[in-house]
Amino acid sequence: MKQKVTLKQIAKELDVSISTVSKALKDSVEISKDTREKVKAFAKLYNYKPNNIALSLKNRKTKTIGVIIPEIVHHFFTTVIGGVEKVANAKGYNVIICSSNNSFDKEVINMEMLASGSADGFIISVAKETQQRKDYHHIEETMSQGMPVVLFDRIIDELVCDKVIIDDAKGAQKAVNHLVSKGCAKIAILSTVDYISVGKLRTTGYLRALRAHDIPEREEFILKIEDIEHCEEEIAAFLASNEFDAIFAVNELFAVTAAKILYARGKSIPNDVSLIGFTDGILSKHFIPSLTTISQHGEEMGERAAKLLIDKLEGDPLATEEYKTVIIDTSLVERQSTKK
Amino acid sequence: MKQKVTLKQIAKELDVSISTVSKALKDSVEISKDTREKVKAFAKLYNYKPNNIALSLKNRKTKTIGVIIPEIVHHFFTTVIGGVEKVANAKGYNVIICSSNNSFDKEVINMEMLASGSADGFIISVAKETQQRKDYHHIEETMSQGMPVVLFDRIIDELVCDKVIIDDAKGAQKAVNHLVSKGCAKIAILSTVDYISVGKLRTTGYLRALRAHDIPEREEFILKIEDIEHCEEEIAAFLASNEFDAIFAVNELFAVTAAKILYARGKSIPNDVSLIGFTDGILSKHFIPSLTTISQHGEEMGERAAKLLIDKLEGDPLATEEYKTVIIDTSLVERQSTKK
DNA sequence: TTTCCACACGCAAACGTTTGCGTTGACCCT
DNA sequence: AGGGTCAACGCAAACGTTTGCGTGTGGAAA
Repeated sequence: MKQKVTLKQIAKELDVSISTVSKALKDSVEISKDTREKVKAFAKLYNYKPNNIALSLKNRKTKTIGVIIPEIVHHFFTTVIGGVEKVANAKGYNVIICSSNNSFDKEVINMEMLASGSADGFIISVAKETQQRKDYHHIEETMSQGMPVVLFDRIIDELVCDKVIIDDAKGAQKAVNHLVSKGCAKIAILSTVDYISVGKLRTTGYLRALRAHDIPEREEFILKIEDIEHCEEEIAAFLASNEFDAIFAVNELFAVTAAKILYARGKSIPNDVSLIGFTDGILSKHFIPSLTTISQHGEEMGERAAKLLIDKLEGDPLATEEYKTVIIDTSLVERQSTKK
Repeated sequence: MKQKVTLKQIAKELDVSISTVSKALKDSVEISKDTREKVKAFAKLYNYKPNNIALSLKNRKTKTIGVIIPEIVHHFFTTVIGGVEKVANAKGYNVIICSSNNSFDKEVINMEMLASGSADGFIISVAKETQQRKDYHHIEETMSQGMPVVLFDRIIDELVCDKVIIDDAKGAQKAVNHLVSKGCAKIAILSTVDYISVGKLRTTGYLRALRAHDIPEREEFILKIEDIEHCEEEIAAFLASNEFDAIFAVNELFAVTAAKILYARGKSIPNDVSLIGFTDGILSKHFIPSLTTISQHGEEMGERAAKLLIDKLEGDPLATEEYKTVIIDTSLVERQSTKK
């Protein structure tokens, strides 16, 4: 078990000083060509790699980006991470991913952990609990210590920082417009409770689209689901309560759950009921029928977020005291679950 | 922008030495009660948090586990990560996740990066390319430097280290047995090319089950798919070439793709053809009909892997020179895609 | 008054780097 | 021979911790 070789060991072995070794490896003109080559050969032989920890300590930066997401087992978030990694790696940054599991406490712990030396900046989508409690002290504290933060997807309006979002309302509007253009009029929405920002916004877009087409909005056509784990019962009861010719679901799970219930009642999609989802994930693509959906372009979100963060990280700290909110365009992916 | 406060600053402010501050915060009896309380109050006020980087450098350990997986956008791997995080966090470890994107080079880079100071040990499922090239020098090197490695799922037999796997062959056998018990005899397998270890093993299990039931194995009933991205054409041609009464797919994607093709040809699942998959993911659960499948218990794999690694990390380095291979039991999750 | 012992604290080294500056020694010029 | 120059290298500080050991002060016992 050969331990990692350090500058000190090389220096001792070659009978020179540590600084000579360090300079030789950096091709400093201060060191003679002879020595430089000798040192380099030796370093190669022993597979010398500078110790990142020591470098971080010295440089006061880690060259790593901390990403905190509510759930790791979630297709949308992982695509975002993919985007973050892509640009981060290209710029020489590493990416550390932590999941908060939608727990406020774990979000705080992870954040403090990463903030105390492990990351230079953060890309975050906040936990459900955090949105509920409206307690953002951990994020504010991190920012006040000079570490940039970029929020995405589930953002917090009150926080002054860079943000990457989609126009949820507009996306929802697109979805409903599409349904209307296919002749649907009795359009239901399967949404979440209002404290989830995206659920609220998508409901807003739904209502806006209805108004734009002079379709009366009806309270009974709106379902706000609290307990996502047990959404099936809620959706079943809701769908039994009224006749709909179209359903707009704010996520994949609600969409396929609705589909299941409709099938069980002998309905056909899209002939009897059109169905449209939000988030273009695995389910939408492979479901039968494949689901028309609003794509959030997760990877692009990740890329933009990483770019924003790195700009802040590398920019002149004084000149960059302005914050941007990037809005990624959603797009309608038309598939088989809506009428032609 | 108040910068992070260090021991030095507290010391200066309180006009004591750095060591006094450090000891006071650790409740050392060396320091008078007065001073201890003063220091602690000050530290709380300024929200002092020890710098992890400095600690890592001093202690020569980082208390973080590096996880390297082939794809981040993959349900099975993320469930494994969930398990790893669960036990790692419970034991005070952090988890850094990097994806190799199935690229050998990126796997090496990530590994070297994490090995040079960022992680104490590794949990890895190797990239497809790595399995092809059979080049494991990066892993061997890391181990020879004294950093423990735990391999899971896509493991490497030649490497001497801890491993967590499922009995792929046995799992496949379970699947085929189930099909046979439901009266199926013309059973096809949708597998991957042989250099993917799990594909090969599952094929082995398939053959073993057939033999055990005296069902002749037929070359034409086996499809080995090379290009996963474009599996649809291959599967379509394969399914047209013969009549099957059951299909065993080694992953979810192959299963739902087959289902799609069968539907398009007017076949019913499970009445005309029974379908069984591998990996109990989102798709299997929400597909219509929901898919009978072999669950790999990803979360448990992650938990076991993390436990093995932490044992090595914290154990007496001499006494732990033995390596275990943990085999997680697979289980059959019976749903609607196979006959009752 | 001297001696001794706690108590309370500071010094300094160590972890592995980087880098400005000081220090050698050889050689050349006058 | 003395002074100067320059190439080649080492010293030391710094990043933020921890910790063994040394040290100074005070009071009490003899």
